[in-house]
Amino acid sequence: MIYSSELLKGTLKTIVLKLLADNKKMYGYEITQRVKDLTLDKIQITEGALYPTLHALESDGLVTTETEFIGKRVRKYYSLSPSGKTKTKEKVSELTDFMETMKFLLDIKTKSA
Amino acid sequence: MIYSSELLKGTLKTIVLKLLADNKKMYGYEITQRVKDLTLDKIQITEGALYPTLHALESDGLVTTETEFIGKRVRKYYSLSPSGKTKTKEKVSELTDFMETMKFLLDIKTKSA
DNA sequence: GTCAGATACATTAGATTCTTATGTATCTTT
DNA sequence: AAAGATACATAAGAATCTAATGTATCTGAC
Repeated sequence: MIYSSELLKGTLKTIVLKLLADNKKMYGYEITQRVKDLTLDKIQITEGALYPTLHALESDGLVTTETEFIGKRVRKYYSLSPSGKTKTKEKVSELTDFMETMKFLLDIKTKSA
Repeated sequence: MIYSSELLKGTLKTIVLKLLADNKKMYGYEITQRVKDLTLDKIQITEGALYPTLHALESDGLVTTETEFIGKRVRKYYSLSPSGKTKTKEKVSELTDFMETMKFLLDIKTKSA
């Protein structure tokens, strides 16, 4: 099953930040593949969604970049800045909390008055 | 804590469908208050988001409506249609599955190669 | 050696889905 | 009588994604 696309909305930034927190530095394409692998193809981050998100994180000062050449091809690595690390903790705990709330909502069976 | 608004995106339709599945029939304002109560004010559904969603569910044939008068004020009740009940199960299980996947992603600590 | 598919960056038009603001009207409580 | 709650609705704008497109390089199979 591939999730209907609207579910990803609002979680992409958090996913990217969390991956960077766990892996020190990653490049864009690597992020798409890592998420694809970790989720058994259930979540596919498209490049059209990812690159603008990475650029936004950069312009917000949450990540820093360094460019590396692999042969003639460029590879752009992203790392968390100090404020990015703080932000990551906030976003991850907010999303975790949100999911607990949602799980509660979706488990209710009775008509509470 | 009130969740940052983007988290709700993609989940509103599922929340509404699930509430209707549990409560047979509900009206719009009631839905906003129920969600507010059940989530201890963490999730606030705005009317600008809710009413268009309800109208979309109706035009997709997932819900039916009946109008009732409370004094001179109109109240519009929504109920799941048969296809709405099927859709609700799909959406709830999809969202549950998605949250499991997200929880897994957010729990990873190691650099898996 | 060439061709397909993978790697790797990026942008853009359009769709979707929300927020914020606004509008109308009635009911309730102080 | 006024404020706040109840109850519907729409619309402009923001945010965030998809799908399409573009460029270029590398790798493996044939």
